[in-house]
Amino acid sequence: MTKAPTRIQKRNRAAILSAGLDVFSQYGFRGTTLDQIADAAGLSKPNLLYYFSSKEAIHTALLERLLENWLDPLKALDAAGDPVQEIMAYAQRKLALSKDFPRESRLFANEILQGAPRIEYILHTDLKQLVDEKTTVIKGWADKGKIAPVDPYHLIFSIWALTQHYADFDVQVQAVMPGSDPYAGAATYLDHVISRILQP
Amino acid sequence: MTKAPTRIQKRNRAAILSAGLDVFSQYGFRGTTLDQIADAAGLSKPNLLYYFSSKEAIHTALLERLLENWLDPLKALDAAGDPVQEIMAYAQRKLALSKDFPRESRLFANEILQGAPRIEYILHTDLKQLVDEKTTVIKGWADKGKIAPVDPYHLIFSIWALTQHYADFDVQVQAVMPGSDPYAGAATYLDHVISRILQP
DNA sequence: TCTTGGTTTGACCAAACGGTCAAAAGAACG
DNA sequence: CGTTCTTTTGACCGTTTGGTCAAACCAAGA
Repeated sequence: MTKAPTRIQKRNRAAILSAGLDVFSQYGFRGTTLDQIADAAGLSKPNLLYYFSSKEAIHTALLERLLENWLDPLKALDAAGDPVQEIMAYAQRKLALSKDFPRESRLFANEILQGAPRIEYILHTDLKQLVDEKTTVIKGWADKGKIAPVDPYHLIFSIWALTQHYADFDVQVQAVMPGSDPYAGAATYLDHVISRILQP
Repeated sequence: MTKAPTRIQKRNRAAILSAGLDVFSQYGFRGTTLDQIADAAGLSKPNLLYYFSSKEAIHTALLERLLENWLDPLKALDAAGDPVQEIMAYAQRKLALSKDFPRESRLFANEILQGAPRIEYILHTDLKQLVDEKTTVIKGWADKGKIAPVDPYHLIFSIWALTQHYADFDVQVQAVMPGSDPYAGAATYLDHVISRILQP
């Protein structure tokens, strides 16, 4: 049985995870140093290693925390709901995730770019199973003529791409549309795109 | 005046750039080591540094080579052409770039993810200018009623996102659709999406 | 207050890092 | 062949890296 964490443990663990998220999401696992994380967290390196046994442990903790909620928007897609509204709502949930958790999105993007060495098995199990289930639902809608006959896999890919782009490629978006908050326009555009794609 | 490179110089420079592209596109600049590149190129580390003066020099050479062609598909968008066909053709050119040069796409993605420290000025000058020019063209088409009244910036973002996704998130795509070539389906789906988005 | 257990740190280590250099080896050509 | 220029390499250097450890420090309850 594990003891309850002290208030100092709570504070420092949270600080380390936040600092680690900052650095890992920008430089990837190999490009990140413990000194960077320690600096960002306001701790010394040995102090940091008092709370997490290794660099790997911090990274793993972050990925696990991320994956807890990463698939939720798709899980909530309801086969019993209205097809177009369900898919549009899913896309909006995913966009909100990009807006509210851009660092997490970039951490995930970095992991995938590097070949997903630490989460590949999840892609092949949990993710694949979930996507297969929901594509079946979407294909059912298409077969019944409730939405246009689109490839459901590419439909899901396109929602991922469209939404994550605003978090992962933020620097580029900001360079092209300086000073504006792109998420408002993105939400409107996303609604337009999805409804156009799906109308039978 | 610079001398013409020998055949050995040509071979080894090409091998180094290809090896560097492999490694940089996967691990990013800071996550890449000279030993990794040297191994992948089949050269010793000092030998590698005989051809490029530093790690930075290899990375810069790769980025410069990439940027030479990266904006070409958008540049070719013709204001005098048929609106829908022009935009669809642009998207297909961009998709072909992802298919034929996935490593370059990931190198670019890595650079953007890391905050684009080496190419940010290009994003703010060349890229922004080009996008502003083409969004004006697209807005003109929309105002004349030749295409649906969509936000031209988000339209371009969506084309970038949709096409680059297949190269940058290849591991995830392969996990969800194992064994298949996603680009055939992607091309069809992309045509469907763009035509639906744009029809007035 | 004193004691106990949690917390922090400076000094340190071996390995990996980017990079240098002189010397050896090889190619090219008359 | 011999000469000249290019190419390759082993040994090396200073710095950075992930990680260790004993000792010092500090918070909190009895």
